[in-house]
Amino acid sequence: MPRSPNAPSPKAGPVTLAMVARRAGVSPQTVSNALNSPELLRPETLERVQRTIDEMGYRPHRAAQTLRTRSSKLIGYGIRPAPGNSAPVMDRFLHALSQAADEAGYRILLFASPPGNASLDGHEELIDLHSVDGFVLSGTDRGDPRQAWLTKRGIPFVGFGRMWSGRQLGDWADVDGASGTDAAVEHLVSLGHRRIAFLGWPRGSGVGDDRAEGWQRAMRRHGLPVRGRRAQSVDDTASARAAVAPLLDTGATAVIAASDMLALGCYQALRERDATPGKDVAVIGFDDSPTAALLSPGLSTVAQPLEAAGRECVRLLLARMSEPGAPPERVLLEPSLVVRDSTPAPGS
Amino acid sequence: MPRSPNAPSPKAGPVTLAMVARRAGVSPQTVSNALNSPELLRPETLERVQRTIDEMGYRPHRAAQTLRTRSSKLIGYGIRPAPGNSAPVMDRFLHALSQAADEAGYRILLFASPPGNASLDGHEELIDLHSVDGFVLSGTDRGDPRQAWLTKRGIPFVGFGRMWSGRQLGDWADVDGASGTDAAVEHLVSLGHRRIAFLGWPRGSGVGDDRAEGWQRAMRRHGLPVRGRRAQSVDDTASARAAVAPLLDTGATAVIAASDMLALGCYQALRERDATPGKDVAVIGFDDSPTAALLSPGLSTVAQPLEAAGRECVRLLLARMSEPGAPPERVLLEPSLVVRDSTPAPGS
DNA sequence: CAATGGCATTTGAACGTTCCAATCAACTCG
DNA sequence: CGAGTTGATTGGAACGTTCAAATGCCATTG
Repeated sequence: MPRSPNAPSPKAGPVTLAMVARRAGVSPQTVSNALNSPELLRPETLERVQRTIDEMGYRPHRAAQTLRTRSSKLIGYGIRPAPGNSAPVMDRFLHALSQAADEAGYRILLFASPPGNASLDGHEELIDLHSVDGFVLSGTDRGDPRQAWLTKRGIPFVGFGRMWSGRQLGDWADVDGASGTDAAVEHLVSLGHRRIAFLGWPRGSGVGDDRAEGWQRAMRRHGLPVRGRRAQSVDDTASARAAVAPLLDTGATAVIAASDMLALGCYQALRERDATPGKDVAVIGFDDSPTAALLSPGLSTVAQPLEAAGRECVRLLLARMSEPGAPPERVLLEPSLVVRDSTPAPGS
Repeated sequence: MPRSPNAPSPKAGPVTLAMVARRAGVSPQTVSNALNSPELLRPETLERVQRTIDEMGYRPHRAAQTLRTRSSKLIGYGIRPAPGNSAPVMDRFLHALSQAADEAGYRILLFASPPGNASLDGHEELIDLHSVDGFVLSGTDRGDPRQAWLTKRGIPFVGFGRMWSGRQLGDWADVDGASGTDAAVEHLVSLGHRRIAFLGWPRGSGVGDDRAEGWQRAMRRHGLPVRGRRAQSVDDTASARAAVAPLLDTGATAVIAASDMLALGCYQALRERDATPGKDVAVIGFDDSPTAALLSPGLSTVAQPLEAAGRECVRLLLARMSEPGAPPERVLLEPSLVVRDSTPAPGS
């Protein structure tokens, strides 16, 4: 029993391209063109088809598109539990990434990367099974087999974070940590500080060395000494508290820390010696973790532009997909100093 | 120019079911059955087909499966930036969820939920476009339009977290906060504490009230007074520090906090009055955020079983999918007390 | 006026899988 | 010994889309 071609389907089934076509009085291909190559249609026809699409609430079925075009509009992201207290950073980055992807008509497909191991199985599966169009890699701190592997297979990818060791492969977007600590020094100098110390992570971590570098170069630029003004600690407060002590002993009036966690250690060290952070000694952290705003005094800190990072990753990835042979593009994003209450003028 | 049926394809193209079939000398359908209903095949045939599949490295193309079966093996998850310092919790939950999904042959598809608004557009799109099989909802703290909407449309979903207001719809898995604070009281009582205070969030948040409840019931069980032993504060340390003062004034020897953030406020309040947390006064936090382990003294805290939560969410969702009409199932997971250095015996 | 070319649209096939019904051989049973 | 039953396998169609090529139309052109 054929039903009238224009009757709205009584049973709520998914609207297909063919249904739209019939109703608009054109062929399925024309409807497809209306969506993918509207310039091919006569304006009049285009308008009619588009109206019909809207009326019927038609949405193309992605699986069918994927099957035909071999592109899934999916971006793979290997999630792993963030080490230390960098979870807030990754959380916000992931959100930004997802949002930027959405706006470009893509979605993020997660897969659980085993914590330690940067295994490739997951990626392989994603490519074969889901026809993932590309990957965003994060935590590419150390030489990372994934990059070489993806390069060889010709799968587009973009890193969030530079590769600090080994040959640089492919595109990445990263936050310019050196610029962040440089700005921190500038801020402190403008307040009148001269004895500005740096509390960093043990050397050898690319990210940490980068942040130290910015402090050093800004100090040099201002003709301020760096000798004896630098200490290092792993990322926990107890250790930081101990490490920062000698810096305070030698009369530092300000401490720039490589992370908010380390900055919190400074707070504790100061309280231990009955000094008040943000009053007797200025402290600046890094990451603008949620905790920073909630500490008292509020911790001045270098905020990473995570929304921009997410956007850039998507942009670079899309560019790579459309032009696989283009030379790699690298983007360094400027972090911004968030000034709160922990950075007073010295001796005030 | 037809090429020998058994020659391994010279150009690396994707291996399809049909290729496997030809090589194994069976029909495509038989290969399909070997994967989906192996019990239909004669053991001998099954073995041969499976060997061929392995040899050729065949993987079924998900888009084709989705198109045919209308099931994508995808689970939607609306990611939103975690408020306060709960990012670590969500980060670990998401990882656990992804892992549990992987193990069940599913993957997590992210979409960016606008921060404030619990808009439905995203869900609708995910269903229509990607044929998402179901959703995991988190942050269902307040009455949530999504649940009613999904229920009406017959889309399977599971909540991570109870719905605290409004009618309970659907399945959920949640952490038994009351049980966590109850256990905290037990621990402190066993150490000899009697004057145990609770520092919570303002009343009205389901999660917070739940945690308060556990403290209260355990105190009552032990015949200990709760009057004047309870304070509330929003989730930041400055506010917590102020709020906890009256509790300390009235001689509490232990404080249980509704979050690690609040516990950190206690630490600060104690230091302010030259008392040592974990020595003069015991402190217990909630969430086992990464910070807790790094504080000094190490903060005893109630850890949420996030891996179990992820697993349960997947399990419940899968159960709902296979039996849409089954009565709702709710799972309360037991948190566990992580004892560190902040909980000594009183007066020790 | 037949041939040429450009434009708008249509036709037929294909992507890789699974559903449904059909086939075929080997057994069982009255 | 033929009809029915079971078990293993196959054939054809369909899911919804886009690709590549074909069609029809109209205006130009030699």
